[in-house]
Amino acid sequence: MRHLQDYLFFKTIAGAGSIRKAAESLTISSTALNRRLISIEEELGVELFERLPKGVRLSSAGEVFLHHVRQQLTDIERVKSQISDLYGERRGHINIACSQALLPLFLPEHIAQYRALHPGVTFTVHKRDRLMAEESLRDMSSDLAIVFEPESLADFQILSISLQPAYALVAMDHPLANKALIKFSDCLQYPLALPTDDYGIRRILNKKANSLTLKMKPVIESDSFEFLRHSVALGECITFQIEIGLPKHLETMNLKAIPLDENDVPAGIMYLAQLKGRTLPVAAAKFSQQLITNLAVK
Amino acid sequence: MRHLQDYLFFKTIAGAGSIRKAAESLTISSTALNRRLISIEEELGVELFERLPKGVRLSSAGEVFLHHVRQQLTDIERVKSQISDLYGERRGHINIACSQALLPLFLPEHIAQYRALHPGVTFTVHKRDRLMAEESLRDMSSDLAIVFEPESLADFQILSISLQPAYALVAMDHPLANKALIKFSDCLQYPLALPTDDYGIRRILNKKANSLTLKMKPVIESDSFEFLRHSVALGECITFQIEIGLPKHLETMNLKAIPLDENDVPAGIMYLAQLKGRTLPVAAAKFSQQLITNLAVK
DNA sequence: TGTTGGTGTGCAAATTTTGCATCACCCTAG
DNA sequence: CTAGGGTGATGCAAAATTTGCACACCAACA
Repeated sequence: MRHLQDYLFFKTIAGAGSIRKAAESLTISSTALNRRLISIEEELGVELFERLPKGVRLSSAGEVFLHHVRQQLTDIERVKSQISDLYGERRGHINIACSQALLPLFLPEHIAQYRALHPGVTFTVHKRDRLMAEESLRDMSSDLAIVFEPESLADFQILSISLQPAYALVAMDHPLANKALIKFSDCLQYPLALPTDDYGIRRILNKKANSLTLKMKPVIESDSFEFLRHSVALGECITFQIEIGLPKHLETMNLKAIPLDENDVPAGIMYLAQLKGRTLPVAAAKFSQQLITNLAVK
Repeated sequence: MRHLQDYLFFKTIAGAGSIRKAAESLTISSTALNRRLISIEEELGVELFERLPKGVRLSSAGEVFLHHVRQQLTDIERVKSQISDLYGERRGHINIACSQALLPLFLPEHIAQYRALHPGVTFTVHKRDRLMAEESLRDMSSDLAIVFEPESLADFQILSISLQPAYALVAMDHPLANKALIKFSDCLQYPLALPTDDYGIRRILNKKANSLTLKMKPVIESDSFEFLRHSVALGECITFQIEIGLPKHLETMNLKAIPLDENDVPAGIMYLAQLKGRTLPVAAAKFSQQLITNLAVK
């Protein structure tokens, strides 16, 4: 089907910002690519790109068309997966954008569970922060997003939500290690190892600190929870994580997780969402079903 | 639509039920068409049609694909209209499915009003009964449906509703002609000229008659309101119509319209609707806006 | 002012699409 | 049982389209 190739070509040009570069990555000559672009433009009766000395840039018409193209390219995949679903085999590919907290335990487990039933389905998982997750749904590079405390819900169609209480993470021999429940203020006398502002858990802590008219001065700050955990395990620092993001076998890592009093620091909300108005491929729809039921029983 | 030719070809084959017939109406040789079909099937890895001795029939995979194709073919039109809208010109084509009652006055007026503002927009209006209107939204042959008392609302996304009281239509010299308001029972002593069961107004009257455990025996029955009106004008028959369907200049046709008491025969509901979940072309969206505001002030 | 990195175009070669003739098949009518 | 009129599939040569090279052209920049 010729037009799908045209769509792919167009999308590549838009991404590369130059016909020649796009041609190279498509292993086609730039002149052939150029002419196909022109023929698309002729058909639409509009210039899709502004021709600049340094390349091409999408015109406003091009942006409208790009949106259509992205939708088509994902739609045809959905149709294929619907068709193969008719014949019993569940095939397909699922793209997921998610917060860091899902990576260590939650997603690997659920993907393994799903793949046990449907080995024909493959996955791509992207870590996307609270802002980019929505964007990746919008440009169709992801089918599902699982985000803790997202920046906005504008283009989300929410499939499920889950409350996520915050935990403090300390070394096993830390003075707080034996408590069953702690308050945020208990932690302030110890050095803090905090995730950066990109993370939802940090936002929640910031909010709490603000309400106490107090500014947190972390001794360590990082966008890697792995790094934070190791730092905590070796010293008297405290870090924080949401429930779903706690790794297994904390003891062997010399760590202890202590829940924060929910009356003190309220639980955050984790959303499972898709793009508003879109029909998901069969595989993605079924997988989201599995997630929803598993999140519900919790 | 040079680039979506494959889709058009496929759709035509599906409609014709035979490759050769489709080829003829596409003015292409059957063998070329056959091969293009095969190449689509190869690309999808599925047989889209069952080959029968007397032609071809859609397989279940083919039906899924057909739905996709129809959506594509209308989607690309929407994209084109969005693009030309960017450049100020409002172009495009609007397909409307509507009940008979809209044809004499309502739609012509509103289309004229819209075209005065946007001469680049063209219209196709199909009379569709209460069942077919929904179907024509579903298969994308219509963008908007305006239906009085539809059979079902399953795939409708309702944009606006309007209450439509029933009127009795009689000759100017009819005994009832001078009344300002009448009851259904007043009409029963006169011969009735009724529309067929396909029409919503007939359903409403049937319901009323049922509640009186009475069976109407029309002396004239027709699916043409024009015919019914002329029959009424010439004799002592009575027919019925909803408010919006009353033609102008009743007097010159020797007719008088008398409202039925709404406590006796309740008003029916007219719906303006689009297909659930679909994004309308710009022109259709704007036109529906106009209808909505005009229906609201009424 | 020359160089660099980009798009657009003429033309011949390569590739793809097309249509004719023909096959194999199935159903129905005689 | 055969003949005839449908159907889709296929081999092959002609037609049409797409491709890539060479080169023109243009704007920015050193």
